Amino acid sequence: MQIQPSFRAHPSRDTHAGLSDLLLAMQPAAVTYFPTDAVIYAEGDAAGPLYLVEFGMVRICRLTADGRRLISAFHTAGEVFGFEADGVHGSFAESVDGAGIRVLRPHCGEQPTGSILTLALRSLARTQAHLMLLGRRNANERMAAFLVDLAARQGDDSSVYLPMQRYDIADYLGMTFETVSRVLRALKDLGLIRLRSTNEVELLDLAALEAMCD
Amino acid sequence: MQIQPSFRAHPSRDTHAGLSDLLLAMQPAAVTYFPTDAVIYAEGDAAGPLYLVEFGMVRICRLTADGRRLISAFHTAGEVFGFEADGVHGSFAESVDGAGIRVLRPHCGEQPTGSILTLALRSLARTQAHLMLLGRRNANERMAAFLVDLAARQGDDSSVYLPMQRYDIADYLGMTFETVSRVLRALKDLGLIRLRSTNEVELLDLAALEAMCD
DNA sequence: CGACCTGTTGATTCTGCTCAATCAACGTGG
DNA sequence: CCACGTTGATTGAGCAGAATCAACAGGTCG
Repeated sequence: MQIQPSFRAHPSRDTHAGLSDLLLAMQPAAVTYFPTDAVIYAEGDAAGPLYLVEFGMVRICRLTADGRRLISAFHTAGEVFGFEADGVHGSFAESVDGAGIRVLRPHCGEQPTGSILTLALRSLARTQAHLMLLGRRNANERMAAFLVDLAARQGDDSSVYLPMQRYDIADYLGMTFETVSRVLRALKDLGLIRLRSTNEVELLDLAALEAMCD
Repeated sequence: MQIQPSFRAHPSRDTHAGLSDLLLAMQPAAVTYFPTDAVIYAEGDAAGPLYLVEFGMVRICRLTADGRRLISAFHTAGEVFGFEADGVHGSFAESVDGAGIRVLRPHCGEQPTGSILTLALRSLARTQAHLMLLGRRNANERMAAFLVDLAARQGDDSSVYLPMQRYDIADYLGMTFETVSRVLRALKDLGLIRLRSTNEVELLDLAALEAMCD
């Protein structure tokens, strides 16, 4: 948790509706650098400020009493997270690969609730799509949806970079890391992807992958 | 889809923070009665107005291309639904058992976005809790969580009324209706519940049920 | 009464988990 | 430079939980 001196503006900020309003209205703090696996906020922490990802990737996690973990979301550059209904965080946020985060502290009584609402609704829409994934799709379909979604967010429809490790993917897709390996193997055998390296996947048949997830 | 002449105010309205502000600011329309299985809005419909449940129960559904259904939420009296990130509904809403709905139409440019935000964040919190359910809990745990949640919302911690049928419960919990039957049977055999009738469950050991779901 | 719908239960199948071995990449210290 | 330990990923064997396929019971409605 140290201050990153060289601030690098992320590329897609202006493409996110509502975000520029928010940045104008909420005095943006400096960018804080969170190294791999550093905790950004913990479960039970007081909620309030929002967090803008400048670079890197963040995971939002929740644990059951007996230690099973679910990652409810990954956030990449340009996305805002940290919304809570009551004043306390029900999940915790960690840096996946070293992430730069800008904290947006609400001014007393003069937040632009309109643009916050826009972002919160987007978060809701993402979460609902993820519900469908976990509730009604099998392992292959979940992985296909994950790859297609990441590719879209990275703006490259022929290859995907996976900054997180297999265990994270498993906890995001509601399965085990062994199954993640097996499913990637299965998609490879189907000729849909190619594993350029452990964390770089080439999408050989984007149309077929998209067809697998609606 | 007919107008219910006798309007019955629901009991818990004032316990929902943000709701009274919303009702003050958004001119509430008359209550419309939706009989069992009637569609309140369809997937693809223009979004915008919000919907307040006055009585009865509503299900929010989504379908995969090949017809698998997931119910992302049930809504009871006092709850508001219909939030969408963009202008189009990604899910559809249906009456479960005959529901009275009050449509809240936004006035141009003068909605109380603050109270809408509060309600949207509550919806997000619910959805995230449901994610955990579908991603990391087995059939018994899902059912226990469902019963405990319904009991709390119905304000009775010794029995639960199930207005929906097994198929709906299955699609809410991400399983089949046969498994719903079997799981209820299993909880009964464990001495945790008693099936007073098809749609009335007595909670014999609330503490144990709560322990099953964190 | 018969047709239909909902729910329960049984038999079987199958997807994904558990347990476990192996392997590659990497860092450390002798 | 190499032996060693560690960590992440892959693969295999067997198992368990839930799905599927199927039969049947009770209730409702024409």
